[in-house]
Amino acid sequence: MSLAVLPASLPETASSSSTELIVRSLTKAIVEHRLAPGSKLVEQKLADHFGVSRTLVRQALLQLSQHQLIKLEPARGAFVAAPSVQEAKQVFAVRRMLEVEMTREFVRKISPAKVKTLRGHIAQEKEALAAKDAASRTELLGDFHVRMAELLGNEVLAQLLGQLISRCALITLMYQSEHAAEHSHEEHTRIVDAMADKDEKTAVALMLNHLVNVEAGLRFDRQVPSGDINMVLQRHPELGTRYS
Amino acid sequence: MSLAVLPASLPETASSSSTELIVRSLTKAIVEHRLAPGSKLVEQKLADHFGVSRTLVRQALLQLSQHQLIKLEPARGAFVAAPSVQEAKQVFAVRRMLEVEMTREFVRKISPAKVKTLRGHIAQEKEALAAKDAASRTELLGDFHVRMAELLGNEVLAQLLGQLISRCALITLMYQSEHAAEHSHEEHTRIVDAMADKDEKTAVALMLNHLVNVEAGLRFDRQVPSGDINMVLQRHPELGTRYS
DNA sequence: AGTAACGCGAGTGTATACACTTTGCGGACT
DNA sequence: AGTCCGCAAAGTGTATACACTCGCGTTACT
Repeated sequence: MSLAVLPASLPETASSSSTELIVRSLTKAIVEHRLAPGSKLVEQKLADHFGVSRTLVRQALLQLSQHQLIKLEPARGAFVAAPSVQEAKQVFAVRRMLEVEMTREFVRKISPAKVKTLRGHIAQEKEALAAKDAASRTELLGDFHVRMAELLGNEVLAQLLGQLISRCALITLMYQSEHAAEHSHEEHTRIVDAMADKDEKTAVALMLNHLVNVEAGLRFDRQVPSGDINMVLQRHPELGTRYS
Repeated sequence: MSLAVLPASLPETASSSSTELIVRSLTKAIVEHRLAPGSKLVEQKLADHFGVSRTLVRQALLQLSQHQLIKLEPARGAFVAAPSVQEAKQVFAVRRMLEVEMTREFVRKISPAKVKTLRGHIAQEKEALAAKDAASRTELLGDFHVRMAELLGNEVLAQLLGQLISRCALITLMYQSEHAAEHSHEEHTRIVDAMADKDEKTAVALMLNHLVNVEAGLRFDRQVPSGDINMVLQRHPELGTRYS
């Protein structure tokens, strides 16, 4: 999902890309729950880890806080966000608004190439499911929705959706069973089928149903333990050269 | 519109609030076109103006770039964004997706108190129209939509909408005639009337029509001249004390 | 005269220094 | 023993210093 936000979607008016690398790395760690909600992120530790100064780390943290992935408490520090049930429901409500209309639009503008792209994506999902890799599984399941937005050619929508999806990934990965993931995958398949048939009504209904299902599966009573920051983040090659 | 983004909408996980003050001030200046699209924002000049160091200015600029109000070009500087026609259309497309559904939802959850709040807001719009104050007029016309989201109780939606509306304000103020503004105001009135009657279909249709009208009025061929930064930003009281 | 290289000023990018706040611990007082 | 005060360590907030880049004007060469 970190990749959901970043690869093609963000126009990324970002500063010189080492900050961005830190944002990506942390986003990935948070969304994959390698950093548990509530964990404190100490600037100097991150700076040491990435081999940069606190300045860049602070920039990255500022961005993450705007993406609602961490919470910045004044003079106290940065903490991995722990979205409330209410917030999760609101995010899902917004997703329904956007994605139902997006599906409608998609059917109207459909082309064989687009269908092919989506089916390709679904094939990737299948692989990840088979590999039982929870992280990339969740990422791909989210990316499906972002792909749709991208194929529509609406970058604004794609970017927004990417952020929303990152945001609920923080929650969904908490609970999502392998079974639920497989369920999502099947639903994606059926949505694409309906769209390929230009059956707008069915496609919209399936998408709505899909989103309701994902939300309905939420459980808000799980705790994920997490290791130390230095264990949890992989090392990055060479971040020392300036003005790359 | 700057206020549209900030007052109640942003959860604003922001850093110590002087940065935020700078963000607000610049947002306002950009959205009101006191800073023309394309203008360069020099960090040291802004720092002097606000009486802080470049550090805080840079933080503010980073936030503005994420809100798409400025563009950061690596090693070259920050420039006020000049959204393309395409981008404007995409923003409006997303607004339609969100606001049509929002209107539907609003009718369902309607209460006399909510209607009263909106009518109060509309009264404010009327005043601004009478006063012929372009800036607060545009701000209030945008805020109407954010108010609806807030009354729905969906903060996520309200925040998103606030940003989208700031973003198109950059464009709309470029062209919007007084007549068009008055037109928007009337449409707001009729939307509220329909919602008060619990006439979902009509309300939704009116909202959709309203958004289409606003977009249809866009002209992308106007240039707004702008003065110097120091002339254009009002001075701010006391930004010197630390750890407010 | 035209053009290309050079150099310098303005400005950005990153690191570091320092001021202030928070917090937890230990000792003194009740 | 318990509570409160204060101090010290850890960490954040802001300013400043320095390194580097960009763009332009000047100059030297063709």
